[in-house]
Amino acid sequence: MATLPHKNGRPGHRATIREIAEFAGVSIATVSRVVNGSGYVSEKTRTAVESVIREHRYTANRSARGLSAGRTGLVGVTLPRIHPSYFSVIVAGVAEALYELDMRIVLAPTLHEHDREVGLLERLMHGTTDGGLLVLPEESGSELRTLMSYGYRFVVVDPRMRIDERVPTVSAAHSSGADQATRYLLELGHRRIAAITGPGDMMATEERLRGYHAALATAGVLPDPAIVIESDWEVDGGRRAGAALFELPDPPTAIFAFNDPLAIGAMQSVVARGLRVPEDVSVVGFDDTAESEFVMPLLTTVRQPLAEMGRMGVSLLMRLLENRSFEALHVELATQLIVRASTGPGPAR
Amino acid sequence: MATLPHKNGRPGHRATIREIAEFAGVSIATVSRVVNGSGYVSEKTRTAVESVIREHRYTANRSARGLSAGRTGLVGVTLPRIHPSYFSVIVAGVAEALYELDMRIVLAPTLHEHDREVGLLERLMHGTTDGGLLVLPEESGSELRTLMSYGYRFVVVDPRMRIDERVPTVSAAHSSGADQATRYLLELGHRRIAAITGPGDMMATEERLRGYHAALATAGVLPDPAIVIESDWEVDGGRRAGAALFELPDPPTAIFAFNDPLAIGAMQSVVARGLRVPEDVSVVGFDDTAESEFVMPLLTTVRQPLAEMGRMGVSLLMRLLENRSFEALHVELATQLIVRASTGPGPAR
DNA sequence: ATGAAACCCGGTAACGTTTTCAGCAGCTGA
DNA sequence: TCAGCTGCTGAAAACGTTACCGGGTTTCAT
Repeated sequence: MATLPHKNGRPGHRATIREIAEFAGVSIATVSRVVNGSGYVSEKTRTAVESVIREHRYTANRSARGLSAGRTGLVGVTLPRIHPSYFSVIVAGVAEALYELDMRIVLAPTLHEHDREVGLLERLMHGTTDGGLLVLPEESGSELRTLMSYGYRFVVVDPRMRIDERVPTVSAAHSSGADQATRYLLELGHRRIAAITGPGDMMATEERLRGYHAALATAGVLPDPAIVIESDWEVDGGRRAGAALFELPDPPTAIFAFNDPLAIGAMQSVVARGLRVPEDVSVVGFDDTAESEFVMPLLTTVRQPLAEMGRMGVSLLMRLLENRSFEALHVELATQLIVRASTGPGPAR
Repeated sequence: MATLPHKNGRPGHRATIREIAEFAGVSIATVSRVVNGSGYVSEKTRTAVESVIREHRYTANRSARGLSAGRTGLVGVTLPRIHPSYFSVIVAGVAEALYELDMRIVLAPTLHEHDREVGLLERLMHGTTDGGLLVLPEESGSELRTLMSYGYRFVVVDPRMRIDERVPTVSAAHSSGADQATRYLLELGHRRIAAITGPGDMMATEERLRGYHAALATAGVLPDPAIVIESDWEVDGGRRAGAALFELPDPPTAIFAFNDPLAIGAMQSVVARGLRVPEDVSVVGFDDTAESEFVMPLLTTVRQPLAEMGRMGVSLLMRLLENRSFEALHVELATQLIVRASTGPGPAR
């Protein structure tokens, strides 16, 4: 087979639909139908074309398809950062779900910078991607609404704030998870249960706080604002918060940290103080990322189905892309307490 | 401005180059020139066109550009999995470097499946991406060579095996890092230093082993195969290896694990046995991923410049894409021992 | 036997760019 | 005066695909 001359003279030349058509002795339209499994095509020509396709290892040029059909097979994913397991597990779920659909994921980390996110989204919208998954987006509700009005299809995974009813979201059952965790500590006999929260303006913080308070209330325990410390989701924040808690005249016997890194930090500061986990202090985290298996004792934590959230995000997006259903879609996935070794009985009364 | 009818009747319509041209009273060729900063265009028309572009928030449709110019502004990244920090940090580096070039990253996790990787690569090659970054590729050297012969531009980051001279690679100084780590343990007075390695067929294992042996040799310590255990890079493998080491009649006083999860697993098994780190046993890891700051005591480890490796991969790829320089490019980035708290003096002699 | 419906397939107009080519105006130097 | 620049611009041909349209064949019930 002669290698046809290529625009930029590259050595290896990849087959085009036209060549496949020629080899198979059919029109390009038929090849297209075979490739996309659309329209009528007889069994005989289908297998014939398919064999030529296999032989020449043909795959459709995605740029051309994108241009012609308006769909690129790419989904944009914006997220604050890639590295924390929290995000990478979500992305893994997204990638897996998209793979099954033979679509790809275009990654766009925003580094928590609002401007970067806006710029990125603008580029992603315009011809690059079919739709977007916005993980913990920085954008305000009104910005998201204008994005919608431009006709961009996207779903928000783990919304930072409470946002417009009309944008589809998938989130976790924050308050129920927090309720479970707190309730469990109460059952163990703890009464003085501290909380180390994330930033106060985030929905996750708000909701988990609500679950925490609810559990305390049903157990008839008065919440003490002195042992609720706001932090920043990072290990070091957990260390500082933990240290602060044990400066108190009346320190807690249990700590409920609102994510795993915070819990790990708190555990570290407890240990640094010469106390033992769980004998002296119980610690519970939130997320159940890989970190929780790295620490000793293994961390009791509330599992968020992160990969599943990614998958679900994809599935909502597909519904949006296909059915153009404009009904608001909201999914909240259940959370579950995973009991490991960082929790034990409260003080004898 | 009337919204032009759109093929699939989407509400929001994004401006095309034709509309921009019309509004600016020039031809589309001129707009293209302005956008790409190529060819001649007078200062006057340039500013005029630019203002129209800003006003309509125009960005070029990437599919169209990809089709016409043969470059898509997308770089494919294949990697085994996203989740382990090891990979996500590399990806973060890649993403950052590409962002600066206004390019995007198409993520393709292979889940260690060779077939999946081949299929993914085939799709990525053909019209989707301008080039690829293959992180720890599953493919054999000969497969990579045929990929090259197809004219696909790619660079391998952290090669799994020793591969063809002609494919550009970026890797870390494995053996020198291992040498540093082992030497440090020797200086602390340890003589019986175990190694927990990765799979034996990987270059990283091989090279690190070489550094380990070299350091032992220069200190005049005879290596003991009984305390070199092959494992799988995972925490649990580290646990098992650690446990096995202390079943030995003559257990080691120090453990050099070939990555951080292994080191963490080993630490856990040491602690589970009632021994203390670093008082009874010293532990050193490799990688310096976030995990090393999650454990107590904080892990002494060899830092690999992972994000930098990602960045460097991008920079090599760009050279490939622009200069079409076919000289083989190989970069090895330095590693550095980070001393934290998991290492202490060896036994008094 | 026949009309309708289902099935099969090819021609071709988009899709939105980039890039080549040609052309025009104005200037320069002989 | 004119040939040859330089600077600028527009027309038009790709790029590879999809989807519509329409012209053929079958199949099938009546």
